[in-house]
Amino acid sequence: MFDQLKVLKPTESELDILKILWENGDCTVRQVHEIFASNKEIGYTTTLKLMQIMHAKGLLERDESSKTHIYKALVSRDKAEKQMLSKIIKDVFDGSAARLVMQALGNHQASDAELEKIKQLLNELENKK
Amino acid sequence: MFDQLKVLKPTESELDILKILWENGDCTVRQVHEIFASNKEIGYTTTLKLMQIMHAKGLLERDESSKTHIYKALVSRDKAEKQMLSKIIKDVFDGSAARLVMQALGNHQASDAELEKIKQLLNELENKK
DNA sequence: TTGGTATTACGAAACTCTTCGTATATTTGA
DNA sequence: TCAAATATACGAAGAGTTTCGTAATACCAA
Repeated sequence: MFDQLKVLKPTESELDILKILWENGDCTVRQVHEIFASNKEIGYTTTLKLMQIMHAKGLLERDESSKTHIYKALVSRDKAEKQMLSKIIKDVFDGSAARLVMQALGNHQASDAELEKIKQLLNELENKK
Repeated sequence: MFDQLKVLKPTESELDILKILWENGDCTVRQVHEIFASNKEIGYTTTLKLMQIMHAKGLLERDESSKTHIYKALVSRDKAEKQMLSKIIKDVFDGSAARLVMQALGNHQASDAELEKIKQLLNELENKK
């Protein structure tokens, strides 16, 4: 209790970097930058600075045992997704997850297989009650 | 074509004000401020400035025919919700609405009635295909 | 060894968001 | 009428984000 990190609110750039780390595992600044720079015009020191700030904020940890530091996300993708979703549910959808779900289903494509998985999940939820 | 407003990205304060206008209809700055200030310590001129900036950005329009201007949201709640959801689906959930839905259902409470509505919606979606 | 390359650290500029003080104009009521 | 209250406009400060230049340091190869 009381030991939880403040709720995550990564900026857009920070989320970009987190996603790279989630997908690729621990990385050097150079590695993150190569991936980052393949989608976006950006300087190396910009990537470095972003990651240093994220480290200072406690979003990333780093292994400094060699000169070239290795960075690691300190928050899991799943946890980050949950928190960002909670925030939008609270801020935009009056706290109603169901309202968000219906808005999402009503306006965004989902494959039959995905819809089937969702139905399955709904059944499990009902059985639990 | 090409006549669409840029995608909405209201700041937190702007979203607060939009919600007040969506729920209460067109308002003066004073009216918005009273509601705003009941939840938050904030000065009148701050509310005014926010609304002026939103007007400049094209988020709000205003009737200036009398000295006390009347502000109106230029975007519907439904459209704003869709756009914000699209953004988070794209940025956080790899573009998969289904992944967002499952994360939301898996971790946030929804009542039986709501779950039932969602199932109904799913059935409608399947029939449409 | 030493000069080039890669890395981190630092700081500052530009931009946005939020906040509010002050100035100015309008309305109102005593 | 005219002072008080109310409204808008304007500008600026402070915080956070993004950007990058420059400096200092470490590494490596010829």
